[in-house]
Amino acid sequence: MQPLYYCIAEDMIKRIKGGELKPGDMLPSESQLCTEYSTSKMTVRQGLGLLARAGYLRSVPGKGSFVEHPRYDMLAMHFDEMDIVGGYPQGVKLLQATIVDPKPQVQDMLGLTENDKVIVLKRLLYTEKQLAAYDIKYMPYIKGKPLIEKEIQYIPFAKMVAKHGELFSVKNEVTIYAAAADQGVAAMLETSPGSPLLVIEQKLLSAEQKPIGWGKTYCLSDCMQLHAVSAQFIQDKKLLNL
Amino acid sequence: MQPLYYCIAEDMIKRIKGGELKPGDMLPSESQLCTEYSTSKMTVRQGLGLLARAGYLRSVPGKGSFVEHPRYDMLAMHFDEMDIVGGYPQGVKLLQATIVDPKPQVQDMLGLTENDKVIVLKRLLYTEKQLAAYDIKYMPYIKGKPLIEKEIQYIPFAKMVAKHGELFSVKNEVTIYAAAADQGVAAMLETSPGSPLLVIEQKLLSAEQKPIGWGKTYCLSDCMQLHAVSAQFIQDKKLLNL
DNA sequence: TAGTGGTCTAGACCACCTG
DNA sequence: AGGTGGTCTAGACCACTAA
Repeated sequence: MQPLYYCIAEDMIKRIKGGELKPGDMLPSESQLCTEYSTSKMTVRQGLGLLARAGYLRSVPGKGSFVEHPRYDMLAMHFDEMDIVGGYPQGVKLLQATIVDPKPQVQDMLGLTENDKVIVLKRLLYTEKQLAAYDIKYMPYIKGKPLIEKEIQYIPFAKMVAKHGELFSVKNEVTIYAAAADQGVAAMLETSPGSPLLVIEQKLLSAEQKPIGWGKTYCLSDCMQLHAVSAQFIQDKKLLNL
Repeated sequence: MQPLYYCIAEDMIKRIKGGELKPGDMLPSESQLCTEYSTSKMTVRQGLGLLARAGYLRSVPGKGSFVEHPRYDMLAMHFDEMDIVGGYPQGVKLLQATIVDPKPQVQDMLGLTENDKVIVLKRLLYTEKQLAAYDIKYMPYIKGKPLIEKEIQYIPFAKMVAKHGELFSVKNEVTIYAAAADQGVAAMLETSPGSPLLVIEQKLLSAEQKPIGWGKTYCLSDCMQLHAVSAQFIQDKKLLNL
């Protein structure tokens, strides 16, 4: 037996998806629903809360609750560069993990000054023995903090940054694009210059919007796909079990 | 003055981000929090509900509420092929919008039989006069349904499908990869075969998991980037105003 | 002024888990 | 048996909006 607040939410979804309630329409007021379902306000609100969070309605104080069309242009995607590899530790080859003076581009990206140093991490990622991606990451080097652990090559970027610098990275900005392989990357990936690559650029920011990590993953085009699904679908499942 | 339940949520977040409560730790029980904040259970639960939905904690019936690390590998992304164009109707050139017998590949993708027909839509997308992408979409043709409206070339795919077929597409599966332009696409995009493209493949599914739309967008690599951000960041903003 | 949503109370009962 | 979270009640007061 499902709880009453959940039934109310389901009923409303049915009315919306069935076309009985159209976007812009006002739902029955909370007090109406209370009498309709012979229940109390908190229970009704718990039900409507589900729909509101899933994006099916918007409540306006003093006016009412109104139907909205859920959005299908918001996508949810999972990305962890370590997922490329087929099972841990086999799939990663650590090429470099050192402290260096950053190139101007990196210095700029991380908002550093002349004397700051960065940790650079270069890795090759494999899918079941097949070379799939060349990964390069930069983090500001913090004096006195322990640098490198045994497993550093296997942990995802956000966690890596967390271990060295800030405890939490609050924002992960990802840019995805296609590009032709240049001389250097092509050599790393054992392919020919000009071949198409999927490039995934990551920028981690602290709570104060300070850059605390930056890097790129160059993926061979035939080894790597990103999959996304409408965020609405995720929310429907999580919040409403539809 | 912010509501009490919101203060409770903020306090807990502080304890978590401050390291006082670590992942796996049990939060004070609801009754403890009731006395701590001199409030009633529903108010405490309203506060904890915020954190639970944002992924900071998980409640286990009979045991307690436990701290979880928020995930930074879940990304949120906005994608609407119409967003490529710089301002509506200028940026789209409709090449074709007809009813055809589908090729086997399309037939397969849409789960159709021999006699079914599909609507095919081919378009070029421009960013301020510059050619950016070649877009091709397929939808099952439903007899008797009105086919094409004046604005069909400008509305996003999900809405387009909604107008012709099912009222709601519930799931939008998107695949992103890089590829070299083949002869045909290269000609469309006025580029040379082999040049790198960002390919965005969309598959729309009905509530019954039936495919109701499929298509690809071939983007010139220097015109198109996708941007994503950690979903956690979105949720923190939406649910907690952090 | 009457209706709306937003917050909150002080209880209740239940199912679940642990000792 | 005692503690936990999950559901629910029957009210209350508030701020807001509209007529």
